Amino acid sequence: MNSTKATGASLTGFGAHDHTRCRAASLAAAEALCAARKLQLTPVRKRVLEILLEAHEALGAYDVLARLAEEGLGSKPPVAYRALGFWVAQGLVHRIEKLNAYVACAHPGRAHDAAFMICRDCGRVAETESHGPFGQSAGEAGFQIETMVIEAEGLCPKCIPGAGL
Amino acid sequence: MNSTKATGASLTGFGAHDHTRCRAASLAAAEALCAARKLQLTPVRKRVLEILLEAHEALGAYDVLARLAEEGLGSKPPVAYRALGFWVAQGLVHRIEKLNAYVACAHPGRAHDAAFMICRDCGRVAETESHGPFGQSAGEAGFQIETMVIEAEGLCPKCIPGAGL
DNA sequence: ACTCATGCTGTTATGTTATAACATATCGCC
DNA sequence: GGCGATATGTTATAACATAACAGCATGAGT
Ligand SMILES: [Zn+2]
Ligand SMILES: [Zn+2]
Ligand SMILES: [Zn+2]
Ligand SMILES: [Zn+2]
Repeated sequence: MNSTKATGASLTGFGAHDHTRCRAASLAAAEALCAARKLQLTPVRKRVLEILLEAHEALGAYDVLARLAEEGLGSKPPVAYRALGFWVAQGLVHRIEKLNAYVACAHPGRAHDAAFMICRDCGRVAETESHGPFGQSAGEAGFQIETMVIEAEGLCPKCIPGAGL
Repeated sequence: MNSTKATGASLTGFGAHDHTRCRAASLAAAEALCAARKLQLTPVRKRVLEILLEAHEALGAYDVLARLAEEGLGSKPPVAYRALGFWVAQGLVHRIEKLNAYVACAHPGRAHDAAFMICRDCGRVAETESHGPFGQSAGEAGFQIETMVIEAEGLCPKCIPGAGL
């Protein structure tokens, strides 16, 4: 179901923007982060992040793995899952639960809870910041939130019938 | 990973409550809803809803299937997935993306976007109402929301270290 | 009564996503 | 050179999900 298609899709909101610049920025953020936390920016890890940045859309673990394999960097699932897990733990990659897919963070550097808008038609994913969806209810219930999943599915501006196609 | 354990867990918030009554209420809501929409409340469908209500926690599709199989109501994955899909479509069961699991709705009858708090320690799941996590950002982006996934993972009151165990 | 459409269930087979467990490699350090 | 720590390579399997088709019941129309 997941295959290699769109590459020109935008992430931050659904508007167009400068891929090259945002890829470079993310990679720089990754290097800074690894240096600061004394983590190893290994070839596999670096390449996995690049793959997500190049794709600029959500990719399944096996999609990422296929690209690694093409380049001789690993061909077995754990290789991809480990690298993805590493970046998710560092906050530079987010997992989209609804798609079982992974996407490079659109706001690297800043700490944040991410929220996503997923177009069910074209599959593009936009990351925004969350607005604390639980209000007081979590506090009232005595629940201590650690991580959040916030995903909206619907139609992006380009895919709304009658929109400027 | 999903197995047959806790049965006494609460759903609406993390406090205790009357199972028997809430099960009966849900089942009644299901009957009313099927009648109103002219849908068939078949044995498999009814039993699947009952299984979720009895468990009173999130169950994986294969957990549900196992219970159906014990009772001779179907032993192949599609049987469970179809019935679960039916209830999800009707809004009486919610899918928890983070757990790949299904849970009976805690507020049957009312139309709502559900939000969940998932305890990473004991696995209990509490359903609350959402507080519109996207604020204006979706509108600003021109995104038309159809469905939402809102899930918080963390520690429930009973599992917070130093809580009244 | 017959036939047809519809909707649900049964079943086979397969596809997709994810992890456990263990082996090997690498590097800094003592 | 031995050792712990970290990362990768590999095997095998677990866990989750659906496509596709066959069969059966029900109910409407004729
Ligand atoms: Zn982000
Ligand atoms: Zn779209
Ligand atoms: Zn609900
Ligand atoms: Zn708990």
